Amino acid sequence: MKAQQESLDQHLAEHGVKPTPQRLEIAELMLRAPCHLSAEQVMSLLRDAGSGVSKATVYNTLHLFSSQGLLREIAVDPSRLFYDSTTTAHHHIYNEDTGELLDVLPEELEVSRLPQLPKGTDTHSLEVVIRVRNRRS
Amino acid sequence: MKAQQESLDQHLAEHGVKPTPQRLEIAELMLRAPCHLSAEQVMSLLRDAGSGVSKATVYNTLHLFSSQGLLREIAVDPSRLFYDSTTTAHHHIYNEDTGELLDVLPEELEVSRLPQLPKGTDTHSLEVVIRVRNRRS
DNA sequence: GGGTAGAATAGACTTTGTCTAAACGGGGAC
DNA sequence: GTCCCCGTTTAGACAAAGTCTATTCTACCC
Repeated sequence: MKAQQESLDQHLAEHGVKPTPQRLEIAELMLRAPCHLSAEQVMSLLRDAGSGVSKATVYNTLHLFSSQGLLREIAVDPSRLFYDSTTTAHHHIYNEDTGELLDVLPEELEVSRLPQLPKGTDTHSLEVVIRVRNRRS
Repeated sequence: MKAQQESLDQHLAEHGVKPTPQRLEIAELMLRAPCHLSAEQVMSLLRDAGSGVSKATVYNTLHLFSSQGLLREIAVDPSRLFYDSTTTAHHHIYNEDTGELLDVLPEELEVSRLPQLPKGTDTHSLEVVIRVRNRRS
């Protein structure tokens, strides 16, 4: 993952994304290391870094990256969409009290039986979310 | 489930919910038969039925019902919250093309291994969502 | 250099949900 | 029966997240 540093633009190009300056800025944030960020967090990180990337561009870019397989959207909190830089199969633990989102490695959780899918449909993703709360005793 | 009809108010009372007329209207919609509805859908159904229940009351009531275990919230689409009248353990198939949400009975899907939870937290729910798309061939 | 196509931008807009302050209403005390 | 209290309902203002649109910018090709 560290080796991506010098070739981020190449990485984008491999996924059919033209590497513009704004896209590289967002790629720096999201793709250099595994992370879970909401669109809102991406925007405030950019703002903090003094970048002038606009809201529309952030949304455009995150959608573009998702559609090209560079990011995965996770619907865990209805009030905001998270983007996950790990696009391979894995699952999540979501702490409802803190809003924290943790990865569950594929070998830590096993789904051993799956239902019949409706006719004419294909699986797009299988998402397991374990919602936890802080113990109050 | 049909037998609930005459005792909806009793059903609410058993869950610590004072059965007011507005709450009974919403309970009629959501609790008489298994269903998946978004808050938005509940409101438009009420409006269509000529009911004057206000938006705030709909949200209050759905939250109240969820907190008292009469409904379950499901975060499957980041743009709106669905309420599920089946509160026992089960999972979902979500068709991203149509927005359709289907139940998966507990015996159709088995999670055979679970990860360690973070210290000091308890599981609140385990949610499996299988996202499907219409086959394009 | 001029034309073109895709990308970025600001800001208005929409949608979903929350908040607040005031009005309502039902049950108990008397 | 009347009054009061307190939880419930209400309308509408508000907030947050995301989308849309029309314009401007920029890179590239000739």
